[in-house]
Amino acid sequence: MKRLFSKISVNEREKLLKLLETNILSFPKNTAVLSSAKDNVIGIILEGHAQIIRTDYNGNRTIIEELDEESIFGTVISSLRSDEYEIITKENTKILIIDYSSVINYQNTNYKYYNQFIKNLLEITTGIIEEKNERIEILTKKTIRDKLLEYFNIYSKKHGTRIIYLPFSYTDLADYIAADRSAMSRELGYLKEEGFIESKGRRITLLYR
Amino acid sequence: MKRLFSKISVNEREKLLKLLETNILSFPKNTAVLSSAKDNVIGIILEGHAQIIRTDYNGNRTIIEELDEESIFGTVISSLRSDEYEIITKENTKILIIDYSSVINYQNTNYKYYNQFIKNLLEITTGIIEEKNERIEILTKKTIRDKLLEYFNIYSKKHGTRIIYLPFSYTDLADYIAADRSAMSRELGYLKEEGFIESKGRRITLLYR
DNA sequence: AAGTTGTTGTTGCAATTGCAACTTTATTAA
DNA sequence: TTAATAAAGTTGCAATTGCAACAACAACTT
Repeated sequence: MKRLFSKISVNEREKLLKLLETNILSFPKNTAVLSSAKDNVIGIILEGHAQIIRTDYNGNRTIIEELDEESIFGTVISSLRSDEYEIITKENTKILIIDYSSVINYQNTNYKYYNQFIKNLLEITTGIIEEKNERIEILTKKTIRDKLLEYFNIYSKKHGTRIIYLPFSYTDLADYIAADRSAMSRELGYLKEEGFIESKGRRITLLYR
Repeated sequence: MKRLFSKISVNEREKLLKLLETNILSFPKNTAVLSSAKDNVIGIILEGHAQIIRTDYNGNRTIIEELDEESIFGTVISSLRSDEYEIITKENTKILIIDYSSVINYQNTNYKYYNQFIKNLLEITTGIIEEKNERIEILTKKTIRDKLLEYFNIYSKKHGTRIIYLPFSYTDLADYIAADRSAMSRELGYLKEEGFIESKGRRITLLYR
């Protein structure tokens, strides 16, 4: 992930943050963050560790994302719909909040670091679009099998290998492709039976084509 | 949709395009554009009209997007996977192609219009992320009914009304939510039967809650 | 006006999937 | 090491969905 402050010195960064509407907030362990910040913001973890958690109407909680130091999150990026998503600190955590509209409305383009910052943001957003496109490509497949194969193909193309190391649990994979976990598990079984894949733990080997 | 050249004069725009790797290409009616441009590009329709067309493995062709004057498209934005997607002109069409890496790698941040251009791009990309998030929200629902209701809710919230005018055909809506058209049609029937919605042509009225 | 093409509605049927419930295996914490 | 918790595998069953095929209707073309 491209960094928000790439090519910006610590010194310039200080100045930059003074130009924008920002807040540095500290939260103790296991606290909900941003619960009331409904407006467009960019958040960056400065110190500590947090998680984006989704609670569905059944009360099931899933970890959507791990936020470590320098991780970026916020409404600009993921439309954290206030009612279902929460950001919970897992330790004492210091967070920098930047108001997005103050970023976009700031008009003086003379500061090099401000321009660089916008550029960094642009790189981050195009990267995110790419990720979202991939997920949409998968989600629009009509069967679990096709979703899985699309996931494998994207991974394989990206990493240039036919051995896949799942970056998360099967439970999370099921969430990612929007399928029932047990149904996905069954489908993975069929794929193995039919010789399309082999797997051991989170390592999956593609055998087809 | 925010414009790529907002707050940039025609004059500055000329200068800007000289800084970047750009091409202005003219295509006759019914021609495939960009078929070989696999690299990251931003395309803008200067004059004319084109469509993004997807052809699936069964040979079914769907219109993914209409591109009118000032429409923006390109790999940066939609990962047009080379084999399935084509851009076809519907009349004589003039297109501006900008190499994305030349945009991002250009280092001199003294030109106001260059900085403004980056800012415009940023606004466009954050808007696109929002759209993609909406679609993902819909696609991750497990039943057609839930997908439809999510679509309605997003539309309703965005437009502040409980009357929906579908911006495209039911066939396209089925594509958008990744459901079989006939199954969607059936589900819409049930929703009417059960009094959740009313509809006439492409006008749908929400009656619930 | 007749033909062509595209959209929408409908339905039977088979395949896929979600759900629930339970077991087994990993992983983490005490 | 054991207990506790989370992840993964399994299976029967019912509900949902995709598919195919066709009819009705609308829009466009010549």
